[in-house]
Amino acid sequence: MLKRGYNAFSFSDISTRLGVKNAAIHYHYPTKESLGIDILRNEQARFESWKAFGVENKLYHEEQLERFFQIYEESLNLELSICLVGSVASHFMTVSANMQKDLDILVSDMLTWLVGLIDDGRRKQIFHFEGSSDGMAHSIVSSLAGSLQLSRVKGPEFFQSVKRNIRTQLGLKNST
Amino acid sequence: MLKRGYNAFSFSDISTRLGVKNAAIHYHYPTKESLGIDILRNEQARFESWKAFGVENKLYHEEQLERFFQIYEESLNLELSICLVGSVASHFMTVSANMQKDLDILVSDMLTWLVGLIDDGRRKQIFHFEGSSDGMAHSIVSSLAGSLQLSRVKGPEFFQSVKRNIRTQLGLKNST
DNA sequence: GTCTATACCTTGATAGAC
DNA sequence: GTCTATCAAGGTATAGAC
Repeated sequence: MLKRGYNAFSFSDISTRLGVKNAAIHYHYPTKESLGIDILRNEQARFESWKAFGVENKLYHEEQLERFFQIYEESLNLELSICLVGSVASHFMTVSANMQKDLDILVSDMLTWLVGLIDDGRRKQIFHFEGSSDGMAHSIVSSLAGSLQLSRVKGPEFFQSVKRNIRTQLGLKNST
Repeated sequence: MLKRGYNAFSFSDISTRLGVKNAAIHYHYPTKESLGIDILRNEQARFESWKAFGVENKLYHEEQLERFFQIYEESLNLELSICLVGSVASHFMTVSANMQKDLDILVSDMLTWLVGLIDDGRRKQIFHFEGSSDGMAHSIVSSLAGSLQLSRVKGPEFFQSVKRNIRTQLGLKNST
């Protein structure tokens, strides 16, 4: 799904890699949509525990930001090119209403979290920047998702270059 | 192609809208790949004349930047959700080597242009920011492409929010 | 839970009439 | 240049045996 996109990936992609037959997948997921929705909800659940980890360990703002970078960097290292959100969002209008709804929930959740981190960090004088916290958070998410895709074309160094720029624009050092 | 992605769009999508039959398309484009490549080269040519216009009219740096925003804003208004580059880049590894090459040319061309604008604008004290011009330019392109996709999920105001943030981070007023 | 077998559809592509 | 007709391949999905 990450590699080919929701529309273009097939049951065979899964069944052949698992060494089973096509029908075996249908036992677990009656329709393709049900599979797509489950993947989205799974990602949503992963993000919830990801957030919980940060709270439990009382991580600093900068650590949280670096962890957020890592979410995207994992995709980059897996050579999957893009995050799940970007994969579905890029062809949003072609997926079912149910998938749109679940993607909306996931995206909103991530945005809310990041806006909170950025805004709180600024009030605590950890981040320094002009403009609105909303705009900055939206820009960060967009540039991470976008650079992941462009890194497929221009190489992984492209992503690193964007990451450094984000740190700089937040008034952080780049030694991290 | 913009709406469904290269892998998922079909000859029927085109022929039905044109009111012709499938075979008619094959007369002009023997293979799907030849069609994809032509679309990429067409976009490349459009960008060349787009650049030429700016040179001929000796546009200011800020005007050039706003025109660059407009490239993406057009896609947003057409409700196509994403730019051509992002559409193909998001599933880069599934397209043919020839398409990868042409996309690389297009992306590199756009990046070179924007890096030049940003760097020159900073030396002339029109843009003000910390960090490298490369990183800033890469971030701008990434955030525009990414926000276009996320705007499908969160609405067009999301893109505007990112646009304002870019202006702010370049030390520009947002009255433009 | 997985298999075989199958139904039905869409896809990219080709041949030949007009 | 477009049409009809047709093709092989691959897609989602289902039924029933094991």
